[in-house]
Amino acid sequence: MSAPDTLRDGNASTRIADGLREAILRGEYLPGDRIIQEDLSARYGGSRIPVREALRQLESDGLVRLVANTGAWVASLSMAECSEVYQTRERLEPLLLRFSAEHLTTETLATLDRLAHQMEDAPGVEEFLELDRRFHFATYDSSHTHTLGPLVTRLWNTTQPYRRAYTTLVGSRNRRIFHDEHHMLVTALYDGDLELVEQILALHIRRTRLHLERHPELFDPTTPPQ
Amino acid sequence: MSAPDTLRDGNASTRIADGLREAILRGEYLPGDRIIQEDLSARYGGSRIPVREALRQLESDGLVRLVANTGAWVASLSMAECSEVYQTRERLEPLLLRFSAEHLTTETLATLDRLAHQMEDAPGVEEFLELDRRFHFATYDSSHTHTLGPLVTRLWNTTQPYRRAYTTLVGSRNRRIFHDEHHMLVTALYDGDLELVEQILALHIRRTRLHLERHPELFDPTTPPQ
DNA sequence: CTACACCAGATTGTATCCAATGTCACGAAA
DNA sequence: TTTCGTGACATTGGATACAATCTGGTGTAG
Repeated sequence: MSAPDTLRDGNASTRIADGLREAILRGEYLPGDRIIQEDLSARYGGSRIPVREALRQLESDGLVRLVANTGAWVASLSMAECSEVYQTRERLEPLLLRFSAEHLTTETLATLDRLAHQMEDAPGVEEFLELDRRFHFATYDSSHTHTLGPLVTRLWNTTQPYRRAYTTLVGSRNRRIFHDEHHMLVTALYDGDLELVEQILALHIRRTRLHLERHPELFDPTTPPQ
Repeated sequence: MSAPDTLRDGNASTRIADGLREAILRGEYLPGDRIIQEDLSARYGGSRIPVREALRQLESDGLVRLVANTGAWVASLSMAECSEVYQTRERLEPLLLRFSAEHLTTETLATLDRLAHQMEDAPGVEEFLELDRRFHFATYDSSHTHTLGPLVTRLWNTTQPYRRAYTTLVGSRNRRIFHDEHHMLVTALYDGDLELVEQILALHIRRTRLHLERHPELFDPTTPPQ
């Protein structure tokens, strides 16, 4: 999560893929934006070869859409697709959290409590999104999973632009219940009540989905071809 | 599923990725096998450039493991990882099936019934695996999903070698309950009892996982680094 | 006999060049 | 005015060539 941005892997493809992924998650590119290979070569240095490999990687990650002989675009979701991802998360993240909850230390629990309180004072959209992500991933960090963790990260990544748009749109209204759910989650984790933990998280994700579904204007209206 | 193998997309990367994926799923390559870029170039024609893009794609799909400046291997799972994927499937596939069940036609139901019976007479391991896959994906085909369907396909793909190994190992013993579960699923689909449908499928996947966990010798003993 | 340094061969990573394809603006005909 | 064809340009796809890196075996010192 907090890995350095500079050549952490030997090859340029990985570096470019990581860089572009972060840029998309930061909102520097928006869904539907065209991606020109040459531009990325210039931005990250090197030729187009590693850029193309990075684009393939991000395509499989669901962040980029490639059309043969035509080009690459930042992936965009219809409301139905975003809702689908949220329903997927609603089933998966409680499982991941269950794995993690078994190994949570009191230090981590204290961190979670601190993050949940910090969020309430988050001044802007970016801080709020960042703290929310850090909170949830901190709850997952103790799961010793090799596949489910990365999978959940993927689901978060593909929906990130829409969380940002929604958060920006509604401002800080109606966040009370959101924070309450976080506190409830921390309490349930303290108590070690795994059933309750799962239920709270599922409801938390579900409620967020229902709120998103009230704003169809945030999403790609077209049903993507194929 | 039954798409032609020949250049169905304009570019070579996709063709090679599809070809190699199918080869891995057929068991032509085994988990842990080294993959040499030059060999794939020769096999599928062309230079190493599209081969490399295909490998990146399959890496994100979880079928290939890449190490910088070193090489590529067919991905292998430890028992813990495989179990994790099965527990993920246990949560996701009932949801996908619920989406699909709403749109199932009587023709599809008849096909499902036929497939479930055909499986009982499957002569060999390959036929059994093929029919099992076709059965389950036929139940999912009517879901109008854009992300969950492909995700489930990925989970099936990464665990395919271990299903093959297990099926080969135990022969046709103990398959009765397996077939019974399929028939129960078809009946519940006929009745439109979505709750029951979800429960049967979850139990079906869960029982398979528990059986797999009785055979640690099938899996990669090493905990993969990082 | 073991441990370590080192070198040759094999393999991967990247740049440059060229071919193939798609896009878009322009102009002619209906 | 609208529609369709055409051509130049922009962009992507791929092959070859070369640089960088790793692996595995050999020889030497301890």
